[in-house]
Amino acid sequence: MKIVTVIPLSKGVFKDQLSYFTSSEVSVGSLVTVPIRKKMIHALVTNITDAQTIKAQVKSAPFSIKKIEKVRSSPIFSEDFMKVAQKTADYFATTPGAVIESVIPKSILEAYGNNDLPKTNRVATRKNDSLKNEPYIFQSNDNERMSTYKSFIRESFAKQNSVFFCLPSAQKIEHVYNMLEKGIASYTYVLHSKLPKKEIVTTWKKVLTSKHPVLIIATGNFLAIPRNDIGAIILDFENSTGYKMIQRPFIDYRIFVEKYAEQTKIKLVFGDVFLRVETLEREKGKEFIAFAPLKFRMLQQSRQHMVDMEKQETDETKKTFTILSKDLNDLIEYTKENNEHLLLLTSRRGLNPVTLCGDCGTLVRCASCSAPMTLHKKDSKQIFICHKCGSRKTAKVTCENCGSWKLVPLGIGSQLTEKEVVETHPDAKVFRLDSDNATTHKRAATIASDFKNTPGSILIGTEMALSYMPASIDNVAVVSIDSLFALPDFRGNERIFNLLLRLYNKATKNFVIQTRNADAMIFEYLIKGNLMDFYRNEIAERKDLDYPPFKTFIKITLEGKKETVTQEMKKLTKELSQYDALAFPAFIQKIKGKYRMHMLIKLNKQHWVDKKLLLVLRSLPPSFNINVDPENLL
DNA sequence: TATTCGCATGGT
DNA sequence: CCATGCGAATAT
Repeated sequence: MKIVTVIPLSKGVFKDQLSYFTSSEVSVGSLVTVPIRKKMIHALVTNITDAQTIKAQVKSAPFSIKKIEKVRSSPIFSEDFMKVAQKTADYFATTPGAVIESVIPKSILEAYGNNDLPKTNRVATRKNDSLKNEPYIFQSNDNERMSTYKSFIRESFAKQNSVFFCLPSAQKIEHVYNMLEKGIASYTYVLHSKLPKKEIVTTWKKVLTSKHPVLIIATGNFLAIPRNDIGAIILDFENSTGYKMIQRPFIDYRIFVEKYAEQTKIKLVFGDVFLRVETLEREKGKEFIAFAPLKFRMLQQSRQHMVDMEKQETDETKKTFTILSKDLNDLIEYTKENNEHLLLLTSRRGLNPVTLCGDCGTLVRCASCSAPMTLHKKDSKQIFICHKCGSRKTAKVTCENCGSWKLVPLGIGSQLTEKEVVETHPDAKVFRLDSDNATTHKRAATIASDFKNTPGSILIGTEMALSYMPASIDNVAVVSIDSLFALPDFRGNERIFNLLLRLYNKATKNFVIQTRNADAMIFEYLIKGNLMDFYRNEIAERKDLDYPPFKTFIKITLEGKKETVTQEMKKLTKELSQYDALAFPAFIQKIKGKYRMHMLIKLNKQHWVDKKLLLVLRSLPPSFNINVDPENLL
């Protein structure tokens, strides 16, 4: 009889370790099925002890140990892998089970459970001491990076090493596959969660059984693949927000791969046109080596032009609100006449992002979460939609504060832009792509390809549309981006800059930005292709304000009744008094009738992971959300 | 997280 | 007496 410690691989389980007994043959790393309450769940074996040796402990335990239902597979994961899962779990103050679940899809676990997949040799991760952990960064344009990767992959193959190419989204995978597969297609495998389950399992099987080294192009969700000859991980589009989970367990795949590469002593390459300022700063601290000289100057391939909308309005129309400047109208005409393409970006969907009372200035807010409501056009009627919680209300409302009917819609959304373009250019072929009309992946792809296949057409899209766009478009214009400046987000500047950079890189002929913030340095850096000065400026500001990467942020969120939340947060602040912990109400305080508060803990980078703090965080009830390295503090 | 427990309430 | 509901506790 053996006592077996397991990690539950189920979202609904909050304990990180549970004990069971069994008399069947098991080994560490095996997948088993265990009963928990009245359910059967998957679990991973982490420890095995003979029942005799801990008989006393078993007897005195406050619970009775249950029996393992079934041992479902021989070991899947290596010891190194389990260590990485534990280290990542510590970093994100979560459980190793949650980490493992994030790096392997459910369908694969099931398949292992049914013995549909080949057994792996558990000492299989490479233990080649001649390799050393070498984290690299690579900053250059897309074409140059991809061609460099291509030769790097060939070299790896020559050394009998496989390569894991990690990307932030399924759409990116298609694109990268097309650029890399030439000549190595038979050794290249693509894995992402948009593929049918069956295909995922067969591809996984093919990857594991290939005699030749392989190139795996996949999202982070597949990083656990136990191919024993992986010699390098390339993680590209490093500045993408897609690598950080926006839900529990808030894991960042970039951190996982760093720890993975370090533990298994393989090469790691972080690449992008413009890496995160955090990453660039770490290169200065010698945490990374430049894979090739970092490129901080972007070549201008299109004519670029900035329009100061405030000037436009005073010069031309005297206070009438302008959506499309003269330059932009000209560009639309030019696009039509020359049968080119034009992408118009707006930062918001709907007609107008905010509406305020013309008499007293009060915003029209959502009744259930108090976020500003956006005016939309739905079936020729206007309605307010809350972008935070999705609730709707009729547009026929008066001001909540003073009862006035004089409500003034403000700002520019995608629907408004569409309306304006159609009205001023009745003969233009106009498409719109935002999450209102492209509710599914397929629908979005259809709109994008219609745009691509219609010469002289114009596409109005939000940020979401960008990932469906081809690598280059003749003309690109930013209709409105100013609302993004209003968010009090410590990564806000970087986000806007990267968004503009991506747009700019797509434009081959003309690039136009309309803004009411014409003085913002960010535009100058962009137009000049000057990444270095943006970086310097941004990093100086981060240092000044004690922001990442100089500090590690831990954001703890609690929502519920206002009194209890305030009280609990106060208690926690006291408990964490030796740390720099500050509780504050959330930017949008009420969500679905619940009051929300955050606490921010700022730690010197070298102080995380702090064992004592980790213990406190892990002891918090699950109603507390813990987010290490949060994307924002909203 | 999801389920279950335990207590309070209320109707019969 | 049981049925119901809700918040708190807890999983081996």
